[in-house]
Amino acid sequence: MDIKFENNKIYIKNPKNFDLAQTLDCGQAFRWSQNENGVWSGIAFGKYIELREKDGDIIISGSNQADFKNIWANYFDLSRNYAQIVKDVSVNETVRKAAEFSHGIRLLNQEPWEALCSFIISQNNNIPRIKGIVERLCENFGEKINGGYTFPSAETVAKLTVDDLTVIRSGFRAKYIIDAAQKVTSGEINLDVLKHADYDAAREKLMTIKGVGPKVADCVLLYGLSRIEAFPRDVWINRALDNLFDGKIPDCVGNYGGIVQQYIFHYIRNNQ
DNA sequence: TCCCAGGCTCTCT
DNA sequence: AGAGAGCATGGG
Repeated sequence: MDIKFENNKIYIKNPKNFDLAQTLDCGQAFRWSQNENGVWSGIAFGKYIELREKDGDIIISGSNQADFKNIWANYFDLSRNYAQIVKDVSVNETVRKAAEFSHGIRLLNQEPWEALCSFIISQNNNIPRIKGIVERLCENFGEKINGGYTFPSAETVAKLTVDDLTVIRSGFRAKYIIDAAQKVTSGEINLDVLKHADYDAAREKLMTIKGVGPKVADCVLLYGLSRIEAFPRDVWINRALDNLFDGKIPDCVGNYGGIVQQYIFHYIRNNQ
C-alpha cells in the first residue's frame, strides 16, 4: 500500500481490500466506534488514534510515523496480500460470495492479552454487551490517556478479585478473567512463546485457563497471536457450515481458515 | 415477557 | 466419550 505522511496525518492512498467499517465493526475487536461524522476511533497497544475515509483514501490522525511503523502497519495487517488470498479461496462459490460480501475486512493483529481477555468475555454473550463489559474493564482498571482508557495489563487484573470485577458486570466470566490474568502474569502461560509454538500445543496450553475452551482458544490464536490458519467455530459459523457447506470447511480454504472464517461469520450474520 | 448471545464447566451416564 | 443442565447479564 502507498503510505504518505503529511501534516501530522498518515494517508493510506487508494487502499486495497481495506474497508474501515467492515474491519473495525465485524466482531473481531471490541474497542472501535464511529462517531456521527463517520470518524472511527479506538485504542490499541496503549495508543489512541482516529481513522476516516476521504476521497478513497484512509486517513489516520493522532499518530506519528514511528507508531505507524511499529504498531499500526502490523495491527491492520497491511503487508498481507488479500487480493491473492481471496482469489485462491474463491474456488468455492459460496466462499467467493462470502468474500465478496465481506470485501475490505482485514484481520486485526491485536495484543495477545487483550484478545485472550476479550474472547473469554465473549462466551455465551452478544457483541453489544461484550463491548460494554470490555469498556467498563478499561474505564475502571486501564490507564487514562488522551482519548480514553488503555486495556488494563494482565498484571493489573491479576491483583483483582471477583468482587472487584463486579463493576464490569461480566457475570460468571469474572473468575475466568482473573485466572487468565494470573496464569499470564506468573509466566505459566507465555503468550509470546505460544505465538510461535506448534498450533495444537498452543491451543491445549490456552485451554488450561479456566473458561477457555476450543472456540476461545482459536480466537486468541487468530486475533491475538496472528495464526491465520485458526478457524474458530461459534454458533454462527456452525450454522453456516450446516446450511451452506454440508457441515465441513471446503479444502480450497487451505491455510487461510481465519480469513475465510471471518468472511463467513460476517456473511451469515448479515444474511439471516 | 421470552429467547438468545462469537461457550464452558460440571455432572451424570 | 458424549449428552445435558446451569451459568450472569441484558439486548432485542
